[in-house]
Amino acid sequence: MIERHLAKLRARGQVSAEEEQAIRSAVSETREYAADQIVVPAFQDQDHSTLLLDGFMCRFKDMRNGQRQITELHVPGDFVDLHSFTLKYLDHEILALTPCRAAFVPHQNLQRITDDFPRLTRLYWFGTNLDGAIHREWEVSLGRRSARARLATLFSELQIRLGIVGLADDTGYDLPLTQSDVGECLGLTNVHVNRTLRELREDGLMEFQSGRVTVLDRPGLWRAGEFDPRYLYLQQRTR
Amino acid sequence: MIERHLAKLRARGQVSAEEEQAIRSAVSETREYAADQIVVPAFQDQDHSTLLLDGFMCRFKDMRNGQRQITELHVPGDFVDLHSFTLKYLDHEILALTPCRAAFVPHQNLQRITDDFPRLTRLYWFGTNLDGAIHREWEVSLGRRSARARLATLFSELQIRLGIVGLADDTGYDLPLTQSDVGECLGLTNVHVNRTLRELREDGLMEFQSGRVTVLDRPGLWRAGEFDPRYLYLQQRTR
DNA sequence: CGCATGCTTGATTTCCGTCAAGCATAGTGG
DNA sequence: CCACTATGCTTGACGGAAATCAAGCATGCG
Repeated sequence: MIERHLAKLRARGQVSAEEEQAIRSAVSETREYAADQIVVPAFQDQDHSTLLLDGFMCRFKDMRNGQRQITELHVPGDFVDLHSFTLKYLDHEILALTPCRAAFVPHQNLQRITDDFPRLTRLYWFGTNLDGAIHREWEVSLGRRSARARLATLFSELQIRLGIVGLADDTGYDLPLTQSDVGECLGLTNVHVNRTLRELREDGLMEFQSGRVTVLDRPGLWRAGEFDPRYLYLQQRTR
Repeated sequence: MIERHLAKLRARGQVSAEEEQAIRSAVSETREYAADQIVVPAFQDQDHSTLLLDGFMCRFKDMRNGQRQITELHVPGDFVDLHSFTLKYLDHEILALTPCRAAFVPHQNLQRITDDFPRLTRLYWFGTNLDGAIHREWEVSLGRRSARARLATLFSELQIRLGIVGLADDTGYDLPLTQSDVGECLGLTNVHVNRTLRELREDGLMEFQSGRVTVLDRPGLWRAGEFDPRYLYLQQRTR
């Protein structure tokens, strides 16, 4: 059930059998979410964190005029709101973009992990810092990159993150999002996302059609986005 | 020496006398930095973290065309690269924007804290999560807000963060940065920053001249930026 | 079949970037 | 003490990337 989560952890650090057992016993119930359902509301105290097992979720912040900015996409295996353990409430919503399945981990159980397993605690701390690194890369996209480069970076990032949990290969991956969703990640309108996707397709770099991303020229796509995967911390180390 | 750091911690959580002692004894040497000096280079393994005591630093990422995006500003009391403790290397540079003084904390000493002080560990974990929350708010600015709103948000954020460590009051604060620095935070050119600052000045909201920010109408400034300080987590709670 | 949702393309507008030049200030050195 | 220079601020003219507005098309579902 939490195999993808363990795969994500073990891609960056070590997890002993004892620690794995601690994680497994920390999980309580499992829930299903419909597409467009709010999973964690903003500004309300939380007593548990949520482990995404299946589907795609996002973090987003609303603006008064109805626009929204998605600040991170989440893939299966991600602890979507682990930061609520120390923050207590979230400064943003968590939304299911597609039908999702997720597991609850009560903060009480996380507290026990931090009391008894310092190394695992540091690995989870690393996890939230990795979210921070992704935020920073998105800041660069939003602040300085062209629409073309933003798209190239986003789809390159997802290929790696989904690959770690076995949901992407060299040819591409399933991504059941709309062009509007992508626009809300990148600070672009759906119209401009559409035009720019056509450009990338015509240049033979990638396609994004009917919920599937096809990567035609990975090096070319990386170049188009000035993509450097080091911000994803892809080495197994002692954290 | 680390009074501002303790003030920042205690604004959000509790620090016992014993924990305070652990922090104090974790600090090793102190260093000075000149303006424009790199404090922590990107992509190089670190064996210590850096506590900013005086001056302003920033995190930034370079682009191939020479542009840079500042992803966060740091004020005295901030642990500018606490995340290197679990990340091992940083995905960005840390730069002194003004002459600075900073203290070193070897990762070995942080390791001891995480082994012996779970509550303090969670408070430091909170600290890096707070950086993440600031990143998210900046993503909203960079992705969706007008130049005017971006400036209003940034200067409002700094007034609060500097106020916590006694470096800002209701009238304003010293901020010895250039208009180009501000532009690199907000994804704007120095030219457009200049024009927009004039607008905010003419509207009687704020001034930014010769290294000093004067807040003339705080509610108006907050409104102009749709500023909501809850993302700064300004309550003292058990973390 | 009818409707909703999302994709696609064109025409026009706007915010901000680029380029350029002048000005102010402060620090330097003859 | 006063050129001289560097750095940063200010303003104007022009250009461009993406937004907005609008309409038609494709797809899927009840």
